[in-house]
Amino acid sequence: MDFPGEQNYIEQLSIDCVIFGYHQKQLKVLVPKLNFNGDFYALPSGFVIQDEDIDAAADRILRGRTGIQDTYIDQFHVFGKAGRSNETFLDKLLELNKDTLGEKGMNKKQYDWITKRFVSIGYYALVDINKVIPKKIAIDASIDWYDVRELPPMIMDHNEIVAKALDHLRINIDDKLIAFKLLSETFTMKEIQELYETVFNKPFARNNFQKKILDLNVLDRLEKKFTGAANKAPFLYRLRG
Amino acid sequence: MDFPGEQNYIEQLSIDCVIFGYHQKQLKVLVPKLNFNGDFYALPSGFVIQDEDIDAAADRILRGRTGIQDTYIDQFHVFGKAGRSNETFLDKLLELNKDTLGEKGMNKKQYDWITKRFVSIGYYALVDINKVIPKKIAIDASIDWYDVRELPPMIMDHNEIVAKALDHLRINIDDKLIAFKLLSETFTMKEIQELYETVFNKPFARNNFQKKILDLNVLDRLEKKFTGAANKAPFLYRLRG
DNA sequence: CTACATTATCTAAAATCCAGACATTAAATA
DNA sequence: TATTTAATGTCTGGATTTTAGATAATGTAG
Repeated sequence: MDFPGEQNYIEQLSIDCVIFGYHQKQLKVLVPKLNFNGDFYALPSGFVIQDEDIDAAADRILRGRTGIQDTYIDQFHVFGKAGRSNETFLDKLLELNKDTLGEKGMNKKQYDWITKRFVSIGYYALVDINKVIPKKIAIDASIDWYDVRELPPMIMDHNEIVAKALDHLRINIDDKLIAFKLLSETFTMKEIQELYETVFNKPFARNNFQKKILDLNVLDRLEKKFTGAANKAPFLYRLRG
Repeated sequence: MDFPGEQNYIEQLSIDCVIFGYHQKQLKVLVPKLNFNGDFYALPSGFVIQDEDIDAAADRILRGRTGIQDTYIDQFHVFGKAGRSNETFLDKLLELNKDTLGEKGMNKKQYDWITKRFVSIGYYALVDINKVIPKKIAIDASIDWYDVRELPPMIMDHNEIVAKALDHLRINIDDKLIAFKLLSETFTMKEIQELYETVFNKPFARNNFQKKILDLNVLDRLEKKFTGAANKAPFLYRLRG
């Protein structure tokens, strides 16, 4: 969550980013915690500057929290229920932080701006978790990766937003060849399979899975990866192009 | 295109509707023409009222132009390029209609409101073309069905919006069983097949197509349809449920 | 060198897809 | 009324794809 500063933002329009990473058989989402009393978790969000493409705004938000650019990011749904507002959460936050913030914690103009009903465009991004150094912005207490199945309760409808993002990830994973964006540049077949098994929460047959992936014809087979384990070394692969 | 009246709309946010119908082997889109000098065609559009769900806003716009409700309508993409504004088109319209409208044709406040950069949520609807009585609103000169392949040049990026809507129609037609929304309540297998052939612009094999559709297990077979033609009468089908 | 664990590939069976052939039927025609 | 015509409805065998199991290969430990 950001506050309108001197920037000239479009009013009542926000962008929420679901940033997916993958590590040790867990699909993870990057979730900041707000730097206030009370456990307020909120997806990385922001607003659209007047002369900025919405896609550029999403990139900017992603970059601001991860340092990552040029990765896969796509809009997937607009959340626009009538009552969709920061007011409830913000009032609770202000109530719990009277001592440090004073009665309002911000001027009335800011308060009115931020508590209006908001329409939010959901974007989801897939990043190589090893390349991300989660970056706190001013308002954050921390920013951490959570298993998508064990997310903290977040403000507003942010938990629903993640659920919907996961739906879209599953729908698009094959069509758009985006799974590989979650892995390092080189990876083994087993790693891809484990990623799929994590995303779909079900096992795949190893023999046929390998065939399916290789038949996509988008991977280059590289040298073998010697792990020191007492077994055959697997090949490394890399997304071609 | 609508103008902000006494209604309290969200600023810089619009909804554009691509309303698909089907008639005589043609996939059609409902396009109003504006009631001004100059050939201005614009998709049915509108704004979101402050206390209104965005889906409800889309329904309202659809209903206003077609009288239809309770049909399939879904958001499919947000169009939000930085330069996306009514200004160019509106200036041209005002220039061509100086005599009737005066210099501006509206007050400065309205002009400034409407010519700001807009983010637009694209919705597409599928309707039974026989149930629609296209309804002009104040600003329309006419509202007609156009073959999706022979649309007039429309204002702004509206032609692109239709192209993207067609992409989504093709992607979702099987998954969401939405094709039938374009037909009357009862229809023959041939009609479904022709609809598919029109949507995908390619032929399907009759024998296998019938099997595929029946295997969906969502149709009830009704009585036969006697057309008076010198051949076997086809069965009528209806979407179950 | 052998055992073990894991990876890579092959193959046969099953399921699905596809193209053509065949059977049916409502109305026109003779 | 029998025949013809044009379309619909169904079946079948071959091709292709998917699935499950079996087999081969290989890096390290013992």
